[in-house]
Amino acid sequence: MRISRETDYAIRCLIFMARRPLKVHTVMEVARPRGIPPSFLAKILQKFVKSGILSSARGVRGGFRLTRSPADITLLQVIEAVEGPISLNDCMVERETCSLASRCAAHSAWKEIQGVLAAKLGEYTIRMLADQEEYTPAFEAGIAEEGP
Amino acid sequence: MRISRETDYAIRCLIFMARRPLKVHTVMEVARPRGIPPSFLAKILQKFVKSGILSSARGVRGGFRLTRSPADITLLQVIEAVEGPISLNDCMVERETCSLASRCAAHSAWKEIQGVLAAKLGEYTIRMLADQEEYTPAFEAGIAEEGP
DNA sequence: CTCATATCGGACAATATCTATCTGATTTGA
DNA sequence: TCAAATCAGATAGATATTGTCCGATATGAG
Repeated sequence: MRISRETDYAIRCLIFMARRPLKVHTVMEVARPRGIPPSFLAKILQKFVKSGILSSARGVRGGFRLTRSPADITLLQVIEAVEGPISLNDCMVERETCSLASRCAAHSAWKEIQGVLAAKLGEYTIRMLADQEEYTPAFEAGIAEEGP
Repeated sequence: MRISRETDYAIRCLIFMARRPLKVHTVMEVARPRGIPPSFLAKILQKFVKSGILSSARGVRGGFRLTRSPADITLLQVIEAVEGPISLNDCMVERETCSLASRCAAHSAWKEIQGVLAAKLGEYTIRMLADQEEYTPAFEAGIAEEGP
C-alpha cells in the first residue's frame, strides 16, 4: 500500500526538470544532484518517453525534455507512467484472480476507493510541487547550469 | 501501490466470520471454505488478536471470535492491523529516508493524499461487505455448521 | 490424569518483486 | 571519424512477500 522507490525517484526527477522546463537534461545532470542511481534513472526516463511525458534525443547534444508544461503533468500520470495503471487489489486488473468472481463482496468497495484515490492524485501537478520546493545554496548548485 | 495478498485474505476471512459473529471459529473452519493456506491464515489471525479485532481461546473448544460487531470494524482498521500504519511513501514514516528532508516538495502532498485515502477506508465496514455477499449453495456449505 | 485439540511463537524456505548495474547497439553533432 | 548520449535487454543483488513447519503451551473431555 505504498509507492515504490522508483516512483519516488520519478517524481523528484520531474520536479527537478520542471525548474527549467525547456532545457534538455541528460541522465547525469538529473541523477547527480538528486542522488538517484544514474542507470536506474535512465530506465525511468525511458518509461516517461514511452508514456509521452518526456521526449528524448540521442547523440552529442541529446537528452530528455518535458513535452508539456509542469502544470499539465499530474501525480496520477506520473505514477501510472512508472507503475502502470493503479489498482489497489489484484482483482481490479484480472478478474480471474478474484477467487469468488462475481460475488466478491469487496470488489465494488475497492473500485470506489481506488476512484477516490485516483481523483486525488489527479489534483496534484508537478508544477505545484516544484513551486513549493525551497531554494537553498546546495539545491541551486544542482540547477545552476547553462541551458537554452 | 496495492494491498498485499495477505490483506486480501484478512478481509475475506473477516467477511466470512461476520456471517456468524458469535461463533468461535477455528483456523481450519475459515481457511478451507475460503481457500486460504491454513498456516498462513493462522499468522493473520494472530495479528487480529494483537490489534484487538479478534479474541482467541486455546485448547479443545478453542478458536477465534470477533470482539465487536462487524459494523464497527472498518477496512482501515483491518489494513492497519495487518500491514501496520498506512503510508504511501517511506518518508511518511521515517523522515530520514526523505533525502531532501524539510524541503521535500512532495511531503505535504503525500500527507494530504494519504489522509483522503485513510478517511475513505474508514467509511467501509466489514458489515457492509458481508451484507453485500451473495448467497450460493457452495458458499452456504462453507458457513452451514453448528455453533456459536 | 491423560490425551486430543487448538492456539502461540519462532524459525525457516520458497518465491516474487524491487533495485541496481552492465553491456552492446544505435544515433547524433562536432 | 569520434565522443556523447540514448536505447534495449540481460542479469545480478537485495528485499519483501508468501507459505510451511515445529516445538511449546493451554484447555476441555473422557
